[in-house]
Amino acid sequence: MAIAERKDRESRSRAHDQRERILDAARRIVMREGLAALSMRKIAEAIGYSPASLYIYFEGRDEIAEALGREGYEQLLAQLKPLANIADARERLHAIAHAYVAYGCDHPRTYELIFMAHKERGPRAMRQRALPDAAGAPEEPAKPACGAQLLAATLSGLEQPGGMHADCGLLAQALWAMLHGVVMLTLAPNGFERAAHGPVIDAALDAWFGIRAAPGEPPAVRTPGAGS
Amino acid sequence: MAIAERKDRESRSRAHDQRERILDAARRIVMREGLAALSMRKIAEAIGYSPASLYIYFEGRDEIAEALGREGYEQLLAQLKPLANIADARERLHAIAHAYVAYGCDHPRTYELIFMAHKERGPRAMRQRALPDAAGAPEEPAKPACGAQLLAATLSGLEQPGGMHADCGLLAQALWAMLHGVVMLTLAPNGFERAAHGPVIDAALDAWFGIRAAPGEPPAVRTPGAGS
DNA sequence: GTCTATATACTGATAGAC
DNA sequence: GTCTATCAGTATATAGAC
Repeated sequence: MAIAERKDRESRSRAHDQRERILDAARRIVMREGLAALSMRKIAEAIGYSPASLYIYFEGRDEIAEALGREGYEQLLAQLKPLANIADARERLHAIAHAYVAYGCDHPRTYELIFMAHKERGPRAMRQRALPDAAGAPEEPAKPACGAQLLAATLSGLEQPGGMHADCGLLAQALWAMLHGVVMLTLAPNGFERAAHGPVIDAALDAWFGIRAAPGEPPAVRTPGAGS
Repeated sequence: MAIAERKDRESRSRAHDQRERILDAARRIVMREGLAALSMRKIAEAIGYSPASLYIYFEGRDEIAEALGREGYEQLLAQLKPLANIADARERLHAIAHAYVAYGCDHPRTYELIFMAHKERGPRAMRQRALPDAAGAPEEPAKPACGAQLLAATLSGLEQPGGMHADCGLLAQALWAMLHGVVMLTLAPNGFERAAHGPVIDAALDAWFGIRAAPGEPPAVRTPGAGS
Protein backbone atom coordinates (compact mmCIF):
# COMPACT_ATOMS: atom_id res chain seq x y z
CA MET A 1 0.00 0.00 0.00
CA ALA A 2 3.03 2.27 0.31
CA ILE A 3 2.93 3.03 -3.40
CA ALA A 4 -0.72 4.04 -3.34
CA GLU A 5 0.00 6.25 -0.36
CA ARG A 6 2.86 8.02 -2.07
CA LYS A 7 0.85 8.48 -5.22
CA ASP A 8 -1.92 9.98 -3.18
CA ARG A 9 0.43 12.42 -1.49
CA GLU A 10 1.91 13.43 -4.81
CA SER A 11 -1.44 14.03 -6.39
CA ARG A 12 -2.54 16.06 -3.40
CA SER A 13 0.42 18.39 -3.60
CA ARG A 14 0.01 18.69 -7.35
CA ALA A 15 -3.59 19.60 -6.84
CA HIS A 16 -2.53 22.21 -4.34
CA ASP A 17 -0.10 23.72 -6.83
CA GLN A 18 -2.76 23.86 -9.51
CA ARG A 19 -5.16 25.58 -7.16
CA GLU A 20 -2.48 28.14 -6.47
CA ARG A 21 -1.90 28.72 -10.17
CA ILE A 22 -5.59 29.20 -10.70
CA LEU A 23 -5.88 31.61 -7.79
CA ASP A 24 -2.88 33.56 -9.02
CA ALA A 25 -4.43 34.02 -12.42
CA ALA A 26 -7.77 34.92 -10.91
CA ARG A 27 -6.16 37.46 -8.64
CA ARG A 28 -4.42 39.12 -11.54
CA ILE A 29 -7.66 39.37 -13.48
CA VAL A 30 -9.52 40.90 -10.57
CA MET A 31 -6.74 43.42 -9.96
CA ARG A 32 -6.74 44.48 -13.56
CA GLU A 33 -10.44 44.39 -14.42
CA GLY A 34 -12.41 44.08 -11.22
CA LEU A 35 -14.38 41.29 -9.64
CA ALA A 36 -17.24 41.57 -12.10
CA ALA A 37 -14.90 40.70 -14.95
CA LEU A 38 -13.70 37.48 -13.36
CA SER A 39 -14.78 34.47 -15.38
CA MET A 40 -13.76 30.85 -15.69
CA ARG A 41 -12.89 31.35 -19.34
CA LYS A 42 -10.49 34.16 -18.61
CA ILE A 43 -8.78 32.24 -15.85
CA ALA A 44 -8.43 29.18 -18.04
CA GLU A 45 -7.02 31.20 -20.89
CA ALA A 46 -4.55 32.91 -18.59
CA ILE A 47 -3.01 29.62 -17.45
CA GLY A 48 -3.37 27.78 -20.72
CA TYR A 49 -6.14 25.46 -19.57
CA SER A 50 -9.54 24.68 -20.85
CA PRO A 51 -12.38 26.10 -18.78
CA ALA A 52 -13.61 22.61 -18.03
CA SER A 53 -10.43 21.71 -16.19
CA LEU A 54 -10.92 24.38 -13.58
CA TYR A 55 -13.90 22.51 -12.25
CA ILE A 56 -11.54 19.75 -11.12
CA TYR A 57 -10.01 22.14 -8.61
CA PHE A 58 -12.83 24.48 -7.75
CA GLU A 59 -16.54 24.13 -7.51
CA GLY A 60 -17.03 27.19 -9.62
CA ARG A 61 -16.43 30.89 -9.96
CA ASP A 62 -17.90 31.71 -6.58
CA GLU A 63 -15.55 29.44 -4.69
CA ILE A 64 -12.60 31.08 -6.40
CA ALA A 65 -13.86 34.55 -5.57
CA GLU A 66 -14.40 33.56 -1.96
CA ALA A 67 -10.90 32.17 -1.71
CA LEU A 68 -9.52 35.44 -3.02
CA GLY A 69 -11.67 37.30 -0.53
CA ARG A 70 -10.28 35.35 2.40
CA GLU A 71 -6.78 35.99 1.12
CA GLY A 72 -7.44 39.70 0.90
CA TYR A 73 -8.87 39.81 4.37
CA GLU A 74 -5.78 38.18 5.77
CA GLN A 75 -3.63 40.66 3.90
CA LEU A 76 -5.59 43.52 5.40
CA LEU A 77 -5.22 42.15 8.90
CA ALA A 78 -1.53 41.53 8.34
CA GLN A 79 -1.19 45.18 7.43
CA LEU A 80 -2.86 46.27 10.67
CA LYS A 81 -1.40 43.81 13.14
CA PRO A 82 2.06 45.35 13.56
CA LEU A 83 0.38 48.62 14.48
CA ALA A 84 -1.12 46.93 17.51
CA ASN A 85 2.35 47.17 19.05
CA ILE A 86 2.40 50.95 19.16
CA ALA A 87 2.72 51.77 22.83
CA ASP A 88 0.59 54.88 23.13
CA ALA A 89 -3.03 53.92 22.87
CA ARG A 90 -4.17 57.08 21.15
CA GLU A 91 -1.37 56.90 18.62
CA ARG A 92 -2.13 53.26 18.08
CA LEU A 93 -5.75 53.94 17.39
CA HIS A 94 -4.97 56.71 14.95
CA ALA A 95 -2.46 54.55 13.15
CA ILE A 96 -4.82 51.62 12.81
CA ALA A 97 -7.72 53.75 11.67
CA HIS A 98 -5.74 55.55 9.01
CA ALA A 99 -4.05 52.36 7.87
CA TYR A 100 -7.40 50.63 7.51
CA VAL A 101 -8.83 53.33 5.31
CA ALA A 102 -5.59 53.67 3.38
CA TYR A 103 -5.61 49.98 2.62
CA GLY A 104 -9.17 50.09 1.38
CA CYS A 105 -8.55 53.10 -0.81
CA ASP A 106 -5.24 51.85 -2.16
CA HIS A 107 -6.51 48.35 -2.93
CA PRO A 108 -10.07 48.89 -4.02
CA ARG A 109 -10.26 45.58 -5.89
CA THR A 110 -9.07 43.62 -2.91
CA TYR A 111 -11.40 45.51 -0.62
CA GLU A 112 -14.24 44.79 -3.00
CA LEU A 113 -13.26 41.14 -2.89
CA ILE A 114 -13.29 41.06 0.89
CA PHE A 115 -16.75 42.50 1.26
CA MET A 116 -18.52 41.63 -1.95
CA ALA A 117 -17.20 38.27 -3.07
CA HIS A 118 -20.34 36.46 -2.04
CA LYS A 119 -23.42 38.18 -3.33
CA GLU A 120 -22.02 38.99 -6.80
CA ARG A 121 -23.97 38.12 -9.92
CA GLY A 122 -27.36 38.05 -8.37
CA PRO A 123 -29.43 35.76 -10.54
CA ARG A 124 -26.97 32.91 -10.66
CA ALA A 125 -26.11 33.26 -7.02
CA MET A 126 -29.77 32.81 -6.19
CA ARG A 127 -29.94 29.38 -7.71
CA GLN A 128 -29.45 27.07 -4.81
CA ARG A 129 -26.31 25.02 -5.09
CA ALA A 130 -27.69 21.54 -4.90
CA LEU A 131 -24.28 19.91 -4.60
CA PRO A 132 -24.27 17.82 -1.41
CA ASP A 133 -20.75 18.79 -0.30
CA ALA A 134 -18.05 17.64 -2.72
CA ALA A 135 -16.53 14.35 -1.63
CA GLY A 136 -13.17 14.18 0.08
CA ALA A 137 -11.96 17.75 0.51
CA PRO A 138 -11.63 18.68 4.21
CA GLU A 139 -13.67 21.89 3.71
CA GLU A 140 -12.17 24.58 5.94
CA PRO A 141 -14.73 26.24 8.20
CA ALA A 142 -12.95 29.56 7.69
CA LYS A 143 -15.17 32.58 7.76
CA PRO A 144 -13.36 35.82 8.46
CA ALA A 145 -13.75 36.97 12.01
CA CYS A 146 -14.77 40.58 12.30
CA GLY A 147 -12.20 43.33 12.14
CA ALA A 148 -13.79 45.02 15.08
CA GLN A 149 -11.93 42.71 17.44
CA LEU A 150 -8.66 44.45 16.78
CA LEU A 151 -10.32 47.81 17.25
CA ALA A 152 -12.03 46.75 20.44
CA ALA A 153 -8.72 45.67 21.93
CA THR A 154 -7.22 49.03 21.15
CA LEU A 155 -10.23 50.92 22.41
CA SER A 156 -10.07 49.25 25.78
CA GLY A 157 -6.75 51.03 26.23
CA LEU A 158 -8.51 54.36 26.00
CA GLU A 159 -11.09 53.91 28.70
CA GLN A 160 -9.55 55.99 31.43
CA PRO A 161 -9.70 59.75 30.88
CA GLY A 162 -12.90 60.55 32.74
CA GLY A 163 -14.85 57.30 33.13
CA MET A 164 -15.45 57.43 29.45
CA HIS A 165 -17.16 54.86 27.29
CA ALA A 166 -19.75 52.45 28.49
CA ASP A 167 -19.39 49.69 25.95
CA CYS A 168 -16.13 49.25 24.15
CA GLY A 169 -17.47 46.60 21.86
CA LEU A 170 -20.27 48.76 20.57
CA LEU A 171 -17.98 51.69 20.06
CA ALA A 172 -15.51 49.49 18.25
CA GLN A 173 -18.28 48.41 15.92
CA ALA A 174 -19.20 52.00 15.31
CA LEU A 175 -15.61 52.87 14.63
CA TRP A 176 -15.28 49.98 12.24
CA ALA A 177 -18.47 50.99 10.47
CA MET A 178 -17.19 54.54 10.17
CA LEU A 179 -13.93 53.41 8.62
CA HIS A 180 -15.73 51.03 6.30
CA GLY A 181 -18.13 53.77 5.37
CA VAL A 182 -15.31 56.17 4.58
CA VAL A 183 -13.74 53.60 2.29
CA MET A 184 -17.00 52.77 0.58
CA LEU A 185 -17.94 56.40 0.04
CA THR A 186 -14.49 57.15 -1.28
CA LEU A 187 -14.65 54.26 -3.71
CA ALA A 188 -18.25 54.89 -4.72
CA PRO A 189 -18.48 56.16 -8.28
CA ASN A 190 -21.38 58.35 -7.49
CA GLY A 191 -20.44 61.95 -7.48
CA PHE A 192 -21.33 62.30 -3.84
CA GLU A 193 -19.28 65.19 -2.60
CA ARG A 194 -16.76 64.23 0.01
CA ALA A 195 -13.95 65.79 1.92
CA ALA A 196 -10.51 64.18 1.96
CA HIS A 197 -10.77 61.27 4.32
CA GLY A 198 -7.78 62.03 6.53
CA PRO A 199 -9.31 65.01 8.32
CA VAL A 200 -12.66 63.25 8.55
CA ILE A 201 -11.12 60.36 10.43
CA ASP A 202 -9.20 62.69 12.71
CA ALA A 203 -12.27 64.70 13.48
CA ALA A 204 -14.19 61.57 14.34
CA LEU A 205 -11.48 60.14 16.56
CA ASP A 206 -11.01 63.48 18.24
CA ALA A 207 -14.66 63.85 19.01
CA TRP A 208 -14.80 60.30 20.26
CA PHE A 209 -11.58 60.07 22.20
CA GLY A 210 -10.16 63.58 22.21
CA ILE A 211 -8.65 65.36 25.20
CA ARG A 212 -11.78 67.30 25.84
CA ALA A 213 -13.29 65.48 28.80
CA ALA A 214 -11.52 67.56 31.43
CA PRO A 215 -9.68 70.52 29.86
CA GLY A 216 -6.17 71.07 31.13
CA GLU A 217 -5.66 67.53 32.33
CA PRO A 218 -2.82 65.53 30.76
CA PRO A 219 -3.57 62.80 28.23
CA ALA A 220 -2.83 60.06 30.79
CA VAL A 221 -3.57 57.00 28.74
CA ARG A 222 -3.05 53.47 29.89
CA THR A 223 -1.04 51.31 27.51
CA PRO A 224 -1.73 47.74 28.41
CA GLY A 225 0.16 44.78 26.98
CA ALA A 226 1.92 46.66 24.20
CA GLY A 227 5.34 45.06 23.92
CA SER A 228 8.59 46.90 23.11
CA MET B 1 -47.15 76.03 -37.51
CA ALA B 2 -49.68 75.63 -34.70
CA ILE B 3 -50.39 72.07 -35.71
CA ALA B 4 -46.77 71.07 -35.65
CA GLU B 5 -46.42 72.66 -32.25
CA ARG B 6 -49.33 70.76 -30.80
CA LYS B 7 -48.11 67.52 -32.26
CA ASP B 8 -44.75 68.14 -30.73
CA ARG B 9 -46.26 68.77 -27.30
CA GLU B 10 -48.34 65.61 -27.55
CA SER B 11 -45.42 63.49 -28.51
CA ARG B 12 -43.37 64.89 -25.71
CA SER B 13 -45.93 64.04 -23.08
CA ARG B 14 -46.41 60.60 -24.59
CA ALA B 15 -42.69 60.06 -24.44
CA HIS B 16 -42.74 61.08 -20.80
CA ASP B 17 -45.45 58.55 -20.06
CA GLN B 18 -43.52 55.80 -21.76
CA ARG B 19 -40.41 56.62 -19.82
CA GLU B 20 -42.46 56.35 -16.65
CA ARG B 21 -43.83 52.96 -17.66
CA ILE B 22 -40.34 51.73 -18.37
CA LEU B 23 -39.00 53.01 -15.07
CA ASP B 24 -41.92 51.45 -13.20
CA ALA B 25 -41.18 48.07 -14.70
CA ALA B 26 -37.47 48.44 -14.06
CA ARG B 27 -38.11 49.38 -10.46
CA ARG B 28 -40.26 46.33 -9.92
CA ILE B 29 -37.56 44.08 -11.35
CA VAL B 30 -34.85 45.57 -9.19
CA MET B 31 -37.01 45.28 -6.07
CA ARG B 32 -37.73 41.64 -6.76
CA GLU B 33 -34.39 40.43 -8.11
CA GLY B 34 -31.76 43.05 -7.43
CA LEU B 35 -29.91 45.50 -9.62
CA ALA B 36 -27.71 42.83 -11.17
CA ALA B 37 -30.76 41.12 -12.61
CA LEU B 38 -32.02 44.22 -14.38
CA SER B 39 -31.90 43.78 -18.13
CA MET B 40 -33.46 45.45 -21.13
CA ARG B 41 -35.13 42.23 -22.18
CA LYS B 42 -36.83 41.78 -18.83
CA ILE B 43 -38.08 45.35 -18.81
CA ALA B 44 -39.39 45.00 -22.34
CA GLU B 45 -41.16 41.78 -21.54
CA ALA B 46 -42.72 43.29 -18.44
CA ILE B 47 -44.38 46.10 -20.37
CA GLY B 48 -45.09 44.12 -23.52
CA TYR B 49 -42.50 45.86 -25.67
CA SER B 50 -39.67 44.65 -27.77
CA PRO B 51 -36.22 45.30 -26.32
CA ALA B 52 -35.38 47.51 -29.28
CA SER B 53 -38.12 49.97 -28.43
CA LEU B 54 -36.62 50.83 -25.08
CA TYR B 55 -33.71 52.48 -26.82
CA ILE B 56 -36.06 55.13 -28.14
CA TYR B 57 -36.61 56.34 -24.59
CA PHE B 58 -33.35 55.53 -22.87
CA GLU B 59 -29.78 55.37 -23.97
CA GLY B 60 -29.37 51.97 -22.39
CA ARG B 61 -29.49 49.98 -19.22
CA ASP B 62 -27.18 52.29 -17.33
CA GLU B 63 -29.28 55.35 -17.88
CA ILE B 64 -32.30 53.51 -16.52
CA ALA B 65 -30.39 52.35 -13.45
CA GLU B 66 -29.14 55.85 -12.82
CA ALA B 67 -32.64 57.25 -13.07
CA LEU B 68 -33.81 54.74 -10.50
CA GLY B 69 -30.90 55.65 -8.28
CA ARG B 70 -31.81 59.33 -8.33
CA GLU B 71 -35.38 58.41 -7.51
CA GLY B 72 -34.26 56.32 -4.58
CA TYR B 73 -32.05 59.05 -3.26
CA GLU B 74 -34.93 61.47 -3.29
CA GLN B 75 -37.10 58.96 -1.48
CA LEU B 76 -34.44 58.57 1.19
CA LEU B 77 -34.15 62.32 1.65
CA ALA B 78 -37.93 62.65 1.75
CA GLN B 79 -37.95 60.16 4.58
CA LEU B 80 -35.42 62.16 6.57
CA LYS B 81 -36.57 65.70 5.92
CA PRO B 82 -39.57 65.79 8.23
CA LEU B 83 -37.28 64.75 11.07
CA ALA B 84 -35.35 67.98 10.62
CA ASN B 85 -38.28 69.66 12.36
CA ILE B 86 -37.77 67.93 15.66
CA ALA B 87 -37.09 70.74 18.10
CA ASP B 88 -34.52 69.17 20.39
CA ALA B 89 -31.23 68.90 18.58
CA ARG B 90 -30.11 65.72 20.26
CA GLU B 91 -33.42 64.02 19.65
CA ARG B 92 -33.35 65.23 16.08
CA LEU B 93 -29.94 63.79 15.51
CA HIS B 94 -30.88 60.45 16.97
CA ALA B 95 -34.03 60.30 14.91
CA ILE B 96 -32.26 61.11 11.68
CA ALA B 97 -29.45 58.68 12.30
CA HIS B 98 -31.73 55.80 13.12
CA ALA B 99 -34.07 56.61 10.28
CA TYR B 100 -31.20 56.67 7.83
CA VAL B 101 -29.97 53.25 8.81
CA ALA B 102 -33.48 51.88 9.02
CA TYR B 103 -34.17 53.03 5.50
CA GLY B 104 -31.04 51.40 4.18
CA CYS B 105 -31.73 48.14 5.94
CA ASP B 106 -35.41 48.06 5.04
CA HIS B 107 -34.86 48.92 1.38
CA PRO B 108 -31.62 47.22 0.50
CA ARG B 109 -32.36 47.21 -3.22
CA THR B 110 -33.06 50.89 -3.28
CA TYR B 111 -30.02 51.61 -1.19
CA GLU B 112 -27.95 49.51 -3.57
CA LEU B 113 -29.41 51.52 -6.41
CA ILE B 114 -28.47 54.82 -4.80
CA PHE B 115 -24.86 53.97 -4.24
CA MET B 116 -24.04 51.37 -6.85
CA ALA B 117 -26.05 52.26 -9.91
CA HIS B 118 -23.07 53.63 -11.77
CA LYS B 119 -20.17 51.25 -11.63
CA GLU B 120 -22.22 48.09 -12.13
CA ARG B 121 -21.17 45.56 -14.72
CA GLY B 122 -17.56 46.56 -14.84
CA PRO B 123 -16.41 45.72 -18.34
CA ARG B 124 -19.27 47.36 -20.13
CA ALA B 125 -19.19 50.42 -17.91
CA MET B 126 -15.57 50.95 -18.83
CA ARG B 127 -16.33 51.36 -22.49
CA GLN B 128 -16.58 55.05 -23.05
CA ARG B 129 -19.98 56.20 -24.18
CA ALA B 130 -19.22 57.96 -27.42
CA LEU B 131 -22.72 59.35 -27.89
CA PRO B 132 -22.52 63.15 -28.18
CA ASP B 133 -25.53 64.00 -25.97
CA ALA B 134 -28.85 62.77 -27.35
CA ALA B 135 -30.62 65.51 -29.26
CA GLY B 136 -33.48 67.52 -27.83
CA ALA B 137 -33.99 66.29 -24.27
CA PRO B 138 -33.20 69.03 -21.71
CA GLU B 139 -30.83 66.74 -19.78
CA GLU B 140 -31.18 67.51 -16.10
CA PRO B 141 -27.86 68.31 -14.44
CA ALA B 142 -29.02 66.39 -11.37
CA LYS B 143 -26.33 64.70 -9.40
CA PRO B 144 -27.39 63.93 -5.90
CA ALA B 145 -26.01 66.37 -3.38
CA CYS B 146 -24.45 64.67 -0.42
CA GLY B 147 -26.53 63.50 2.50
CA ALA B 148 -24.04 65.01 4.90
CA GLN B 149 -25.60 68.42 4.39
CA LEU B 150 -28.66 67.47 6.35
CA LEU B 151 -26.49 66.01 9.06
CA ALA B 152 -24.21 69.02 9.18
CA ALA B 153 -27.17 71.30 9.70
CA THR B 154 -28.34 69.23 12.62
CA LEU B 155 -24.88 68.96 14.08
CA SER B 156 -24.46 72.69 14.19
CA GLY B 157 -27.29 72.69 16.72
CA LEU B 158 -25.17 70.62 19.07
CA GLU B 159 -22.12 72.81 19.29
CA GLN B 160 -22.67 74.36 22.71
CA PRO B 161 -22.10 72.03 25.66
CA GLY B 162 -18.46 72.78 26.38
CA GLY B 163 -16.93 74.41 23.31
CA MET B 164 -17.26 71.11 21.60
CA HIS B 165 -16.48 70.27 18.02
CA ALA B 166 -14.04 72.10 15.87
CA ASP B 167 -15.39 71.32 12.44
CA CYS B 168 -19.01 70.44 12.03
CA GLY B 169 -18.63 69.58 8.39
CA LEU B 170 -15.97 67.00 9.01
CA LEU B 171 -17.88 65.47 11.85
CA ALA B 172 -20.98 65.32 9.72
CA GLN B 173 -19.04 63.44 7.09
CA ALA B 174 -17.78 61.03 9.70
CA LEU B 175 -21.28 60.53 10.98
CA TRP B 176 -22.57 59.92 7.51
CA ALA B 177 -19.78 57.47 6.85
CA MET B 178 -20.59 55.66 10.06
CA LEU B 179 -24.26 55.33 9.16
CA HIS B 180 -23.42 54.25 5.65
CA GLY B 181 -20.96 51.75 7.02
CA VAL B 182 -23.51 50.31 9.39
CA VAL B 183 -25.92 49.83 6.54
CA MET B 184 -23.32 48.28 4.28
CA LEU B 185 -22.03 45.91 6.94
CA THR B 186 -25.57 44.92 7.81
CA LEU B 187 -26.40 44.19 4.20
CA ALA B 188 -23.09 42.50 3.44
CA PRO B 189 -23.55 38.80 2.89
CA ASN B 190 -20.26 38.00 4.43
CA GLY B 191 -20.64 36.38 7.75
CA PHE B 192 -18.85 39.23 9.46
CA GLU B 193 -20.11 39.18 13.00
CA ARG B 194 -22.04 42.24 13.94
CA ALA B 195 -24.08 43.52 16.84
CA ALA B 196 -27.60 44.82 16.27
CA HIS B 197 -27.22 48.24 14.75
CA GLY B 198 -29.44 50.21 17.10
CA PRO B 199 -27.12 50.09 20.13
CA VAL B 200 -24.09 50.66 17.92
CA ILE B 201 -25.54 53.91 16.63
CA ASP B 202 -26.53 55.01 20.10
CA ALA B 203 -23.08 54.26 21.46
CA ALA B 204 -21.48 56.26 18.69
CA LEU B 205 -23.75 59.25 19.10
CA ASP B 206 -23.35 59.13 22.85
CA ALA B 207 -19.59 59.10 22.65
CA TRP B 208 -19.66 61.89 20.11
CA PHE B 209 -22.33 64.14 21.55
CA GLY B 210 -23.17 62.63 24.91
CA ILE B 211 -23.67 64.56 28.12
CA ARG B 212 -20.24 63.71 29.34
CA ALA B 213 -18.28 66.88 28.71
CA ALA B 214 -19.00 68.40 32.08
CA PRO B 215 -20.66 65.87 34.44
CA GLY B 216 -23.63 67.23 36.36
CA GLU B 217 -24.34 70.04 33.94
CA PRO B 218 -27.77 70.08 32.27
CA PRO B 219 -28.07 69.12 28.61
CA ALA B 220 -28.58 72.75 27.56
CA VAL B 221 -28.89 72.35 23.83
CA ARG B 222 -29.61 75.16 21.43
CA THR B 223 -32.45 74.47 19.03
CA PRO B 224 -32.09 76.89 16.16
CA GLY B 225 -34.65 77.41 13.45
CA ALA B 226 -36.74 74.33 14.19
CA GLY B 227 -40.31 75.36 13.52
CA SER B 228 -43.29 74.15 15.57
C1' DG C 1 -6.06 15.00 -15.75
C1' DT C 2 -7.08 17.30 -19.57
C1' DC C 3 -9.18 18.22 -23.68
C1' DT C 4 -12.96 19.24 -27.35
C1' DA C 5 -17.42 20.03 -28.06
C1' DT C 6 -21.64 21.33 -26.63
C1' DA C 7 -25.90 22.37 -23.87
C1' DT C 8 -28.14 26.13 -21.95
C1' DA C 9 -29.12 30.60 -20.95
C1' DC C 10 -28.27 34.83 -20.92
C1' DT C 11 -26.55 39.98 -22.25
C1' DG C 12 -26.71 44.94 -24.81
C1' DA C 13 -27.43 46.85 -28.84
C1' DT C 14 -28.67 47.75 -33.86
C1' DA C 15 -30.53 47.46 -38.92
C1' DG C 16 -34.21 47.64 -41.43
C1' DA C 17 -39.12 46.26 -42.53
C1' DC C 18 -43.72 47.98 -41.65
C1' DG D 1 -43.04 54.25 -33.02
C1' DT D 2 -42.72 49.61 -33.00
C1' DC D 3 -41.38 45.20 -34.38
C1' DT D 4 -38.65 41.08 -36.10
C1' DA D 5 -34.43 39.34 -36.70
C1' DT D 6 -29.97 39.33 -35.70
C1' DC D 7 -25.13 40.53 -34.48
C1' DA D 8 -21.78 39.66 -31.44
C1' DG D 9 -20.84 38.78 -27.41
C1' DT D 10 -21.03 36.99 -22.45
C1' DA D 11 -21.44 33.31 -19.04
C1' DT D 12 -21.56 28.50 -16.11
C1' DA D 13 -21.25 24.08 -16.46
C1' DT D 14 -21.06 19.14 -18.15
C1' DA D 15 -20.41 14.73 -21.21
C1' DG D 16 -17.42 12.00 -23.14
C1' DA D 17 -13.14 11.18 -25.92
C1' DC D 18 -8.20 10.52 -25.13
